Amino acid sequence: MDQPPGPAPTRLRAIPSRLIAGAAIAADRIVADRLATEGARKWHFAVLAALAETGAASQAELGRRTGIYRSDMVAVLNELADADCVRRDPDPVDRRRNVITLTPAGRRHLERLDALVSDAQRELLAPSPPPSRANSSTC
Amino acid sequence: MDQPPGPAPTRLRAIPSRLIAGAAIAADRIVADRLATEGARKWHFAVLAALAETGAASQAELGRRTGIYRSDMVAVLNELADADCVRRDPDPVDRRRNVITLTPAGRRHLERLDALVSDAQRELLAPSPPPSRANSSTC
DNA sequence: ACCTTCCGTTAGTGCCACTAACGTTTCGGC
DNA sequence: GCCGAAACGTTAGTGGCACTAACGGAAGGT
Repeated sequence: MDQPPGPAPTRLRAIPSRLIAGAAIAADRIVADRLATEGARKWHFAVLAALAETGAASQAELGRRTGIYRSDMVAVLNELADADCVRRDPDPVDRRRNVITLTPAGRRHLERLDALVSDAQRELLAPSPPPSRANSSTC
Repeated sequence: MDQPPGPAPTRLRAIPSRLIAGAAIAADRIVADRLATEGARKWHFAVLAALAETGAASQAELGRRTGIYRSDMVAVLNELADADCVRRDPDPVDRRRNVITLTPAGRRHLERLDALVSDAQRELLAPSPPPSRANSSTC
C-alpha cells in the first residue's frame, strides 16, 4: 500500500463503473492473497472446481465453463499437471482433444482452496464490524 | 468474442468475488470502448476530471485523488501533455513538484470524454430492455 | 474430395496494479 | 547549521489477466 488514498473528486466518486471496478479489485485481492498461501491463483481454483463438478473434460470445454481463454488454459493445466492435481491424456475417441482428469491429490488441493475462497467471501461480505442499526453519518 | 460462454458450474456461479469481477470487466469494457473512440483510456478521463474539479495540482496529489500510482501517472501526463490537454510546469515554491494545469483544449477534451462515460453508465445500468413487472423465471 | 470447424499450442499485445530503486528537494529535530 | 527522514518525479520492471493471431492436426458436413 504505497499510496494513501486521498479524497476523490465527486465527479469521479459517483461513477458506477468506477465503483464496480473498485469493489472488484478489493475482492480480487482478498481472494488472490488467500489463494497465494497455497501457491494458487483463481484460475487453478476455477478449473479444479469445474472438474470436480462435471467430471473430466476437454481443455476447450473447461475454458467455456470457467471463462478462461483456451490459450491461457494451457499454462494453467501445465501447472496443475506439474503439481499432480490433474492428468492430461489424449482423447482416444477424438484425437484433437485432451481429456483432463482430476486426481486424488487435485481433489484434496481443491478442498483446501475451497476453504480459502470461502473465507475470502466471508471477509468480503462482512467488512463492517458493527452493522449498527442507528445508521451511519452518510446515509 | 472468441469464446462462446458455456454453463458455469454452480460451485463457481455463486461466488461473490467472481460475480463482481464479471460485472467489473463488462463495465470496464463498455467504458473503455467508448473512450477508445476518442483515443483515451479511463485514466485520462480521471485525471482531467480531477483537474477540472479541484484545479491545478501536483502529480502525486493527482495520483491520490484518482487512485493512479505515481509511476503510472508519468505516462498518462506525458500523453495528455502531448495532446496539449495539460501543462506540466515546475512548481516555483516547491521544486520537487510539478504543477499540472488543465488547458482549454484539455477542458474541451474532458467534456467529450464525459459525455462518452455518461453514455457508458447509462448502457451499463439499463441492459434489460423490459423491466417487466411479472418477474423473471429465476426469481 | 473438398471446405469448414474445432482443438491444442505458441507467441505476443495491452491494460492495469504494484514494487524497487534513483536522484533531487524539502522538512523536522536536534 | 546539520542530518536524517520524508516527499517528489522518474525509470524500470513484474505479474496477472483479457484478448488476438496464427499454426498444424484432426473431425465433420456436404
